[in-house]
Amino acid sequence: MKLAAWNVNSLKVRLPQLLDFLATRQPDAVCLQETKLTDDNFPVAELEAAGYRVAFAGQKTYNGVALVSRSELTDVSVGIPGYEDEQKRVIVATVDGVRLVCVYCPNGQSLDSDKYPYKLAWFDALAAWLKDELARHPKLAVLGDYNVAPEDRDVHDPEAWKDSVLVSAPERDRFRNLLALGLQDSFRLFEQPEKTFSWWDYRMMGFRRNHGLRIDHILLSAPLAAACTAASIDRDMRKLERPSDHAPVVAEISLPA
DNA sequence: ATGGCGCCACATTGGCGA
Repeated sequence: MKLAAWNVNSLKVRLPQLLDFLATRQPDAVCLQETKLTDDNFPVAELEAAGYRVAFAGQKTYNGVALVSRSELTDVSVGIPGYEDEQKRVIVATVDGVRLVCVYCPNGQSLDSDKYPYKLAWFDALAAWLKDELARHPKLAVLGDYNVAPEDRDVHDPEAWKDSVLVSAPERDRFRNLLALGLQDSFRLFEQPEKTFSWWDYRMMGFRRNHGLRIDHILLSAPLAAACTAASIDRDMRKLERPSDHAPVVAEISLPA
């Protein structure tokens, strides 16, 4: 089972690239973030024509998440249960016996922004819910844009980024809280090239200079981590014309049929 | 010292992302 997560930064703009990604990489399921589409504008027909089923939760202008899967999506739900939030950041479904949680975690903007405490509280609500969800679904994956670079090796210039949003200690604590639930960072299950990132600033030739961060992750519960055979970041997608600022992250899992 | 790109919307500038 090949899983991917990709912050598309507008599905309207990136739909041709997504269709090409599905055709060439042949993932079984993809979790999308920042679709920036209301549900009435979601490209259902195009994705179904490509052989995929879809589940989505969008809003105007900002946020928006979706699941794209070859197999049927069952038990779909939107949002963190019991956590009131207008922002469409979570959608979850079961695919071939695997629970897929698609997340677009808040950015936080800056440490002195109102959005920063919202981010921390949001992560606390996510962790509390995932604890229950893991108990119900041992085979569980949490995929998406976490807006946290977990360690200094996930940052192109740790000194320059020190104590800023996306790397601050409270944010990294929240990420570690997710790991403490029994989830594992699939990327780190394998040896990886140094300075591998998943996001690069559009400005200042960020990609060419590899001025990036690794903030998109696929976390796996123990049974899935044990079955994980590969994990990578598809940085070729960042080389395309009109790219998203994020590259897809990928994990392959070998489950018994 | 600042902003630098890209996307969106009751648009021709500002909010937001990261």
